[in-house]
Amino acid sequence: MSSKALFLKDSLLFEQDTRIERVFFVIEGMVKLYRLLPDGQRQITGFLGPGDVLGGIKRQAGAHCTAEAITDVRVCAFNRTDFLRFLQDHADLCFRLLITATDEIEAQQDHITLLGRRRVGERLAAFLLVSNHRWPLNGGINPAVSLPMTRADIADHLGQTVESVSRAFKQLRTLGYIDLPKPNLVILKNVPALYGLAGFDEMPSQHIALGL
Amino acid sequence: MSSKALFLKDSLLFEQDTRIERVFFVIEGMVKLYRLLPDGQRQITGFLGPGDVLGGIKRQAGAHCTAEAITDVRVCAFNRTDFLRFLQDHADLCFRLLITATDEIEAQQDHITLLGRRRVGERLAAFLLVSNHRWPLNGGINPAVSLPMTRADIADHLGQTVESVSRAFKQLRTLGYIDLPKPNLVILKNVPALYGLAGFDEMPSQHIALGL
DNA sequence: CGGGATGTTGAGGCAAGTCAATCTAAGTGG
DNA sequence: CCACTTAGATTGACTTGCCTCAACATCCCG
Repeated sequence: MSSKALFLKDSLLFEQDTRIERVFFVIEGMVKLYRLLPDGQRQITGFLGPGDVLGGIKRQAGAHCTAEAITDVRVCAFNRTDFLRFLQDHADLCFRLLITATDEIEAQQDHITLLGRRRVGERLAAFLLVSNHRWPLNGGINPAVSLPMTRADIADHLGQTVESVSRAFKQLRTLGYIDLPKPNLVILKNVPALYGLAGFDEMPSQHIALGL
Repeated sequence: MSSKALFLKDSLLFEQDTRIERVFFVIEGMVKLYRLLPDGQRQITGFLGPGDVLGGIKRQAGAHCTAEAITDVRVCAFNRTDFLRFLQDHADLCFRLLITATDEIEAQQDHITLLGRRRVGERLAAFLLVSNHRWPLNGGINPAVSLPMTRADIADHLGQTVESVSRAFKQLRTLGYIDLPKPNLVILKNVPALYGLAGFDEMPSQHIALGL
């Protein structure tokens, strides 16, 4: 029924405009989901990590976006058709997935708000806080964030250019809110200040992300 | 079990940071969903019309955003707790709602892409096409769009200012792509050109919107 | 015929984009 | 172990699309 699989860094779990025949549960590693536009631009709709679900849980089998491994990724895979058939007979699982989906909708509303109404520094602050919340390092003490994705990935997620993202990092460092010992490791030195900058009154509740 | 209700224009179906105790099915009229930020800014996450579902289908009863009637709105309302309990025992309905939710997630990914990677003119073109697709006038012949929402609403949906939206309308009219006999009635004179501008290769498939 | 809400238009400024150069770190092969 | 390559990240100079602010037009509803 289910099978384990390993996707190497930079390989595709599924690709935009092709059929998805499987449903994936991420066990380890990180995946980015993106849409490519006709003019070559890219929008990353989300990053998924351990515990998150992605793949063909939808009416049409056609993939709306591409899922690419940012690191080596271990997943548990199910056949799409089998999975959907199983779902229709098991109200409890179906209900839990529905809750997951509604959580995802709320998370996306947050991101829509971010893209529609925030400027570059605020977007990055929010991104760092959400990352720290979803994938905490050091068990939350001395909060730090590992960023396996590139600056280009972050830019395409936040709707900016690489240069703007880089300048935003510098600004946060200058303000003393963060430290950047390496480009892909961020130490959060002043979480309350980041909260204020991001415009968060509270952190969105923990949830399982759903990528389609 | 269920009851009909009428919400007058400008009244709230539910309000951000309060408990939602009902699930609504829109029968007639249009609703806007928005989030208010601490600094007073507003992001409209979506517009809902006949056939769409909104309300407390989620883990927490707390509303993430506000739902406000743009026109007089007739709805069918269910008690949230009853509805959720009913769902857990009926896999078929639960499954259909899950499909609705995944459709909504894809629609939101489109909007995220719009906000992240499109400029004013392209955003408006896309908005008009989607509106025409979801709420066609004249049965699709001689395509026209009714816009019961204000320019400020459109601006807050597309992540721009009122002025920019107004200028974008003017530009589309100057190009001969649309006509504006009244501010809230748009005649689509050149749909293919609008498609090109919006960066659509194809229109997203028809779906029931889900507002939370 | 006012008066308030909504929409349009214009002038000027600025945040972020563009283009281009430089720096850094991680491989890779001799 | 070191030169060379390359992808990624940073920084700087310049440009621009959109925002801001302000004035004006239009529509509605009493």
